Amino acid sequence: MNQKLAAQRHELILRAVRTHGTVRLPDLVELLGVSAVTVRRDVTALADRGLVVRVHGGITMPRHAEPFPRGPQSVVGPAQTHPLVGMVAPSVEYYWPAVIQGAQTAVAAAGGRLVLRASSYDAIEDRRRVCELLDRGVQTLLVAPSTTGRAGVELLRWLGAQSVPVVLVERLPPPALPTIALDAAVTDHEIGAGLAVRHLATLGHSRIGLVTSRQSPHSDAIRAGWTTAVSSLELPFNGVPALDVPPYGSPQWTRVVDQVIDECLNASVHAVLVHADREAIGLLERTRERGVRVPEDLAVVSYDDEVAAASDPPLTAVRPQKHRLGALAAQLALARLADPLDRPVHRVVLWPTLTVRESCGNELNTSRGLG
Amino acid sequence: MNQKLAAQRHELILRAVRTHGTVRLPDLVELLGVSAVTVRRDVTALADRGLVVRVHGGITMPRHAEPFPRGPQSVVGPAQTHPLVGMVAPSVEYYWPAVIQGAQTAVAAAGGRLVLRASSYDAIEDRRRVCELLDRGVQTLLVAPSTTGRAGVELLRWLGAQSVPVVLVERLPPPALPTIALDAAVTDHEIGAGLAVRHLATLGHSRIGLVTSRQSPHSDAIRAGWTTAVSSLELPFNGVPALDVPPYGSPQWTRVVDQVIDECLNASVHAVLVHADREAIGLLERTRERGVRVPEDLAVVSYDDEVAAASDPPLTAVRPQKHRLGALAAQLALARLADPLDRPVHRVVLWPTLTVRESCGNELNTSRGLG
DNA sequence: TCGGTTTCGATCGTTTCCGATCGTTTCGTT
DNA sequence: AACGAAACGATCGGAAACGATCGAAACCGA
Repeated sequence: MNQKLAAQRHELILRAVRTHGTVRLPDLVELLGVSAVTVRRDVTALADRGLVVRVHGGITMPRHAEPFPRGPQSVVGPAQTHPLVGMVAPSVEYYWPAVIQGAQTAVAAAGGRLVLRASSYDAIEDRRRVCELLDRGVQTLLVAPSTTGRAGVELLRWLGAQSVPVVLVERLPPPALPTIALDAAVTDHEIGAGLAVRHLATLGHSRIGLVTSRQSPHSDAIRAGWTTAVSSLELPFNGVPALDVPPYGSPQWTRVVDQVIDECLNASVHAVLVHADREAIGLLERTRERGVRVPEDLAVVSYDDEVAAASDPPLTAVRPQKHRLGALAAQLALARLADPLDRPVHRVVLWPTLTVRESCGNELNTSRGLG
Repeated sequence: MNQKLAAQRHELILRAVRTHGTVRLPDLVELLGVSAVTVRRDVTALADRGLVVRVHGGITMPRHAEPFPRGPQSVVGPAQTHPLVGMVAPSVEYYWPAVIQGAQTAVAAAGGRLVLRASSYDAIEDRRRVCELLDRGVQTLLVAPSTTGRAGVELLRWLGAQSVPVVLVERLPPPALPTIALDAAVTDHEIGAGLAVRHLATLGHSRIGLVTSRQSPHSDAIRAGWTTAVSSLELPFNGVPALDVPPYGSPQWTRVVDQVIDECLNASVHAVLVHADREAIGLLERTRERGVRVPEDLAVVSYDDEVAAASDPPLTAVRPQKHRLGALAAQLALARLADPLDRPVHRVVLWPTLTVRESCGNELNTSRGLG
């Protein structure tokens, strides 16, 4: 163990500086068991990345500076004085609050005001809400409309013909309307599902199941991401359950979740990706009742990370960057408002991140104890 | 122990890295009982699939995200007073000057400085230029690398392993590396080609030809966009020329452009989309010499809009938003610099716009990004 | 049995990392 | 202000690791 990798040393240095605030260089020499010049090199490397700050004789934590001037905002023209931004979200109970907050902060930072209308995954109602906002005098719109079926296509066509700029949030025009010129900010849920699959594969699982929540607009993307990740990792499909379940709390719920657990156990599947925190937590409840241990018997990754941290055990979860997405959508709308003509269509895709907690039995925390 | 399949070795490697967090390569050699080069091969395979991360001398667990939120306040990087941004463009003669200017203005607006290195559509040279910039001390990089072939994949892998943030410009990771976590800003050239086809169709053309410039990295996308637009508009393919021509000025040029004109006239094709202004202008020259009238006998849309306005007659052209794209890429890089850890991967897609001039013979007004 | 393909290992030149040394700068004490 | 000690940066050389190429062995279908 005398010999350590550069990455290990960096990790240890970061940990030391995090716990102690400041670290003297000779202490690091002793801690790492390498020469002083090597420590200096490591420290300069970390300082170049901005992870620590060099001072004479040691290092300290980086001061949390203000974000970069003007942030990731686009090149915009003259600032609108007090833009009124409308937003139509399909729900305000799940997933969307963070998106709305993100939009809210971005609009407020621009000196504007956000007006929200809640809809309910229905194209007709979406359109009604948009009309209300237009009557209210909004200058631009963030919309997460229903895009399925004939009504969805019709709604998108109508949105694209509005005179105020419209930005789609977590929605893209369907293949039937590939060229409708609307800005959009979306999360790549396929990549997100792939992150989960890869994480489980790294932990040694080869048979990785999937549970998606019926009637969620993201289910298809998550299933697609799961499929491509499993096949690109050359993991087996046959016998691995990939179920579409009714939402948590519905009458058939207990029966279906029991079926999920049974199928996993029967097929030697010890890892599942579960779409939507609620369903994952429901699955955890049922495993507790039935004596199935998580993560020993079944590793679980949740998708959404709304309340995954508070479950028992805390769920490792894929986290769409909802707040950022909302902010980004608002910035797109404001930028379009400032430059409605020349500005080309922007389509921004954000990748989710993976937050590792305890529901997969990750030994990463314990393994570095004796550094 | 002596004889193992590759899959078994991979399994053992994953288990080792899982239990220890990091593994040195010689340890794996001893553990697996195979040669070092084989271990290296296995490790690169696993790293390509995103299951482990390669570091010099060994491997570590992939860090999808920070397991522990770091501090109550949003952690950001150092306050870069005067960020130094490097850029590698494959050419400074065509298309790229506008991109570079866009990046330049964005970096300057943030109080930083842009350092440019020109390369030449070659992965080896791209890498050398990047090294030069790193030696120069740049804190972040905008790169438009060559992504084709083995060398291209290798280059992308290397770019993804750099410690400074890298933003891809007009390039996306190839399908072989779908999960490499690099920000990117690209133009949707498929949409651009579709814009041209749709414009010509609106003007009454049903048989719409295509001329692409050989050895351009965008040719494939333009051809794909032309194909999908033609087929989704249910226009005919058969007999319609879709040629890949050598660049303007090459020895065969006159022969080939004559062939293009002949094929169009013979097949009753009175509209073509021509990739790259130079080739379109060359086509116009030849039509003048041969007495073919533009737009009466042949409507021409050019792709790129570098010098299309100055041709005779002025060319209707698809215009990638090069200046904006460069600015956007620079903003992505600066934002990543300010927040290197928590910020998710951003992929931004810009649509080109269509600038209507006289080479298609219509009297519509200039079309805009949004209708 | 044959030919093609895949997989693994040996070798070699190159790159990268690490430590020793030395001269210079910075800090703290008198 | 002067001094010494500590820290720092630069340079060099050895050792380890890396990538590329070639060749041998195993595998597989015909």
